[in-house]
Amino acid sequence: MKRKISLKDIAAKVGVSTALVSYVLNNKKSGRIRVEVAQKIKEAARELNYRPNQIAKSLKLNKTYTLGLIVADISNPFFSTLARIIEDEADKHNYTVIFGSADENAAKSFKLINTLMDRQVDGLIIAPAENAESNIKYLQDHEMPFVLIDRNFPAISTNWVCLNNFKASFSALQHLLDRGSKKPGLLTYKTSLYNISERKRGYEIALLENNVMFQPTWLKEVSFSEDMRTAVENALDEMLGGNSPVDSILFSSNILATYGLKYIHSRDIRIPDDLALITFDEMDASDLFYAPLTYIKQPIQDMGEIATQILLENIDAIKKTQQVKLEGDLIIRKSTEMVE
Amino acid sequence: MKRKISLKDIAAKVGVSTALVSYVLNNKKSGRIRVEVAQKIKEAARELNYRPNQIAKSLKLNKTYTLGLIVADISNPFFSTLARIIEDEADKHNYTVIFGSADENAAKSFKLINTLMDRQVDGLIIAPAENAESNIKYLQDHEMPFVLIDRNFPAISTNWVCLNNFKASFSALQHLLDRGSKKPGLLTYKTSLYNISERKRGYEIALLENNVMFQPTWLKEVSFSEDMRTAVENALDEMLGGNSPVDSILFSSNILATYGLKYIHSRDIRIPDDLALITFDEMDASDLFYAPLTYIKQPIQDMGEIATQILLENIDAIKKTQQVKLEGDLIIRKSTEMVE
DNA sequence: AATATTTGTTTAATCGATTAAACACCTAGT
DNA sequence: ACTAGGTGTTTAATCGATTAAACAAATATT
Repeated sequence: MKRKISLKDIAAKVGVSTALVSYVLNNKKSGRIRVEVAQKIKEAARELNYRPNQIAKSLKLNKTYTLGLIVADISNPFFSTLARIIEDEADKHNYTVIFGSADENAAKSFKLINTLMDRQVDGLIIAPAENAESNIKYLQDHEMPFVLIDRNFPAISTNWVCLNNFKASFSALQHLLDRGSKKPGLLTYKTSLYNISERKRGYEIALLENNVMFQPTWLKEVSFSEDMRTAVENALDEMLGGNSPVDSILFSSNILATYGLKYIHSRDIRIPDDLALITFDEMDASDLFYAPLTYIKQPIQDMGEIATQILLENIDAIKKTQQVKLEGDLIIRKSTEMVE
Repeated sequence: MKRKISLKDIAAKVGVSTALVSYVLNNKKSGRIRVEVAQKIKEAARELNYRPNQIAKSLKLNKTYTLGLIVADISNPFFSTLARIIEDEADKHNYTVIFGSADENAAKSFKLINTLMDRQVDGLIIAPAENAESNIKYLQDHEMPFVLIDRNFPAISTNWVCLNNFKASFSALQHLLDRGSKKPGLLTYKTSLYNISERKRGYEIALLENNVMFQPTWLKEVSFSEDMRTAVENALDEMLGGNSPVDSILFSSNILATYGLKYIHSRDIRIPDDLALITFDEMDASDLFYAPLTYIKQPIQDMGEIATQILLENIDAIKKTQQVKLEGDLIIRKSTEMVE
């Protein structure tokens, strides 16, 4: 790589010290610099096509204008959409984004946190993995500004921006029951992640409040580690088989829904006649499925923007922690149009 | 943010110079350092939980172990999948990735290139926008290592890793014709991007070689700037209307396919009976559409890995340019099972 | 015993910026 | 004429690392 133009080069060309060049190009000491010298310096900078070395600047100023983004998997549409929103919001404030995928793994997440902190990111936006409480503690110990997104830990006081998962899930269930489902199922993750457990709680409370006797086979949890596709298929087999098969399913994530829908499709189960469906998150497939899917729309734009804004506020000054719970929106479509 | 532990702190604690600490922690001068001192230094580093400041290291060594990734839109599944693959490959070599979305806009791309270069990235992986030749020139002038991905400029000699777009498109058309399509259409972008024009050429040559008289209404091009959804809908209306409506369509990208499919779905056109379909790129929807879609599978894993490897090779040493054309794979499914 | 070599460590320059403090030189006030 | 203040610029320290070169002390060589 070619050596880049530095302050020194400009200084040499004009015949002044680097200090003066720095002052001029940063508009400091504006009153005190001879106009013609300032002119010359600016001209030289333009001619040489000077671009400040941000690494040097970062070192001196102890500020990198870089945000770290840690999600489960950047190739998951939910997270890549979020990444795009965060990128745009960060760019508005002249920040760039470094990202990493932690694969729902707290150890990998910790490694990423360290990698990003070693690079002196000014702050972090994190969709934390299960059991990542110690990571959070670590960040707090180091007074590193950060915001949790999508998931939070209720026992730890941090900044976070999350969906009202309980309510979203509750509303979805209420809708299913209102539409005549007698045996609604929930396919979700086996995890202690709070957002996911809130989705489960929404399901359970909705059944309770509607006096529906819950059957264990209606609720299936698949874990992150195993072969997800097979796990989903087995779970669905159990939900749909036995002596009390479900007549509707709420999928707890876009990933689960994708695997689930493919399997349901292959098994020739009719939607919504044999089975009503609701998914968390919109997917391209939501529109393309023969029965357009009822889904819980997450306010992902707000989520990304607010998280970034909170983070930037916390970078600029110490703020009291902010916790934002956003409401989802149930978009009702064909997959829950049951005929009794 | 808390002040971080530096070499100085360790040096002070052990009572030696920072130079010695650096030598020990980097295993330099291994023969010459007293074992017990080395021991003490390592211990102190561990106790203090020392983590080297990568910014300082980068400045000194003129190397950041950072790659820049510029794509059209990180929220596009094609690019986010690519991003994930590149992330993993980069991580294997201890690099991290900064990304930016250029929205198919050469000016924005140029701005991003500069932002990333100011941050001293060691190299760039770029899916270039239309008319970005000057950007490429700029990179070459600055001897910045880079690899183009997904798209390239035939007139410029650069590293690139791309699909054999011509062949992929040609094969898709051949398949449609073999299956009895008499009036195959192509929905593509209005752009000079080489990869896209190659897809068009594949279409045209396939028709030619099969002695099919081409009708102008069969080929529609929508531009990036306008409202894509409406543009696609209008294009499809024209392709499917008039006095020579198409009986099959090849979609030139996942984005076009997504809009297109939604519209086709809404218009109740039966696939494959009324219309056969092939898409570039697999989508979740490919499986979930009532007629699973025949699609051109891009070797995206290879694409990401190879691009990253070429880039890393070029960062480590000056290499001669490498140009890799990968073959697509036509995955044949229900959407092209026409009955005559 | 005098010199050469090895061993173990420190000094100091450097990367490319920023910025407080120092320093000449000029002008104005008394 | 002498001092105080203002103007315009440079000097030098600093951020946190790396590393060539210097150096002192111990050991080996003749």
